[in-house]
Amino acid sequence: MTKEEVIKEYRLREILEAARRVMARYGMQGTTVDRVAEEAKVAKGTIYLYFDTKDELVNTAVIEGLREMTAEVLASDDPSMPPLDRIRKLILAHFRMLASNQDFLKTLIIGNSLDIELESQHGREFMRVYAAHVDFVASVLQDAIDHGAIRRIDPQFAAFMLGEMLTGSLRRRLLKLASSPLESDAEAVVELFLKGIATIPCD
Amino acid sequence: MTKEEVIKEYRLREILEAARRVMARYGMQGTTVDRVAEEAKVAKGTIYLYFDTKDELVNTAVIEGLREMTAEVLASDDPSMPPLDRIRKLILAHFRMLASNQDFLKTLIIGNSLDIELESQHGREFMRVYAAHVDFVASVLQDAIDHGAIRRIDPQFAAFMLGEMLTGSLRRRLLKLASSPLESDAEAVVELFLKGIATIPCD
DNA sequence: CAGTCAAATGAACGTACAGTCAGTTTAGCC
DNA sequence: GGCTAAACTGACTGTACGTTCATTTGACTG
Repeated sequence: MTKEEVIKEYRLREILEAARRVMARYGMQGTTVDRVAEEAKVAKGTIYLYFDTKDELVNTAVIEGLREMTAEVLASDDPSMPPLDRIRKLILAHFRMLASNQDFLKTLIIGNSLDIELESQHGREFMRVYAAHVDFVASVLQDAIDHGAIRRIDPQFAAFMLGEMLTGSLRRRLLKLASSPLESDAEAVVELFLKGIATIPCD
Repeated sequence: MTKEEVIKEYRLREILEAARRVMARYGMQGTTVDRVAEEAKVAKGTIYLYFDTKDELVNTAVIEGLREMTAEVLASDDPSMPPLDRIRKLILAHFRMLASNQDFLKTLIIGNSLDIELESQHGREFMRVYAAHVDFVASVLQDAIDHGAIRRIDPQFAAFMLGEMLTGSLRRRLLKLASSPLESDAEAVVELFLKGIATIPCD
């Protein structure tokens, strides 16, 4: 990589991070190119040297953010652990990730959210990253099924629902329907996901 | 109610329904006052006889929609049923409601969503309706706990998570991560919510 | 039918903001 | 230092859209 490419890469990151900060602060509606430029300490025109349209800027920022977050969770996985412990650890890793990206996720999870058209280039890219993560979680569940650690459930379905519970936990905080720190939900989600609400304890 | 009031009420409904149709078709971003006026077959100015701002129009349309949907579910409840059957029926009622409001909910659940500021008048109103519904579901769960039909779990937490699984089911369809009809998820959610993924069946 | 008035209309206005581009700065090179 | 090209700037442009208001419509009254 040449020196220029390094600088270009650096600028790109700066702008994308600025965009995410602006989204977190002003919401999707309030995210203007002017604000991103100000936040990134570059002129408006500079942004258009790196992105063709505002849409491309915003969507790229979101997709990159998603990519980084899923990578973080993936990195914490340890396939050699006993299946149930591995699932528990996976859930905790998700919670850590959610907690440290609250501000950014707020824009995606409540209120003014994304405007990606599913059938567009960006929409497909977004779904690729998202689906890959669900697939990964599903594979962990499949592994647990193969080991007889959990019952035979559709792993894709369960993985998706787990994801909904996780983002749901964050949403509940952000909507002020719960006030204790996010982390304290982790065990409750583990319990609910593993055992449901049924009476008889199933260990 | 006088004749004029009836007409006013009718116009109001027309405009709000038009607004929801436009939201469903064009998304939040693409919902303009011009489009709503065209859809409602009134002049742009007429809208401003009923609403002070576009924000009020949109937020009122959303809140009314939410109110109608939650009322629908509430109406289907039968407190005299055995607790577990009651919960199952409640979940199925939610699925029916979700299925018949897919187009409108799409705008709230994926992509271009709501822009209600939580600390505003509309935000509080929205949260009131939403929280009331969660409270209702929680009360059904509390009832089941009192009857010893399910284990002692925080009913508010469980009610919220159930809601997340339900909207999650719809989201999964809308994101094309599942293709079978929405209704077929109903049983899977009942199962997962009641029993979790644990190995030992708990009936 | 003329007169009254609230309801409705849609052309016009103002503004916010995405996108452009002529001019300026910076960096590399001889 | 002078030359060149690329990077950067920010004032400017065009437009989409929320909001206003002078005018028109039509229902009702006497």
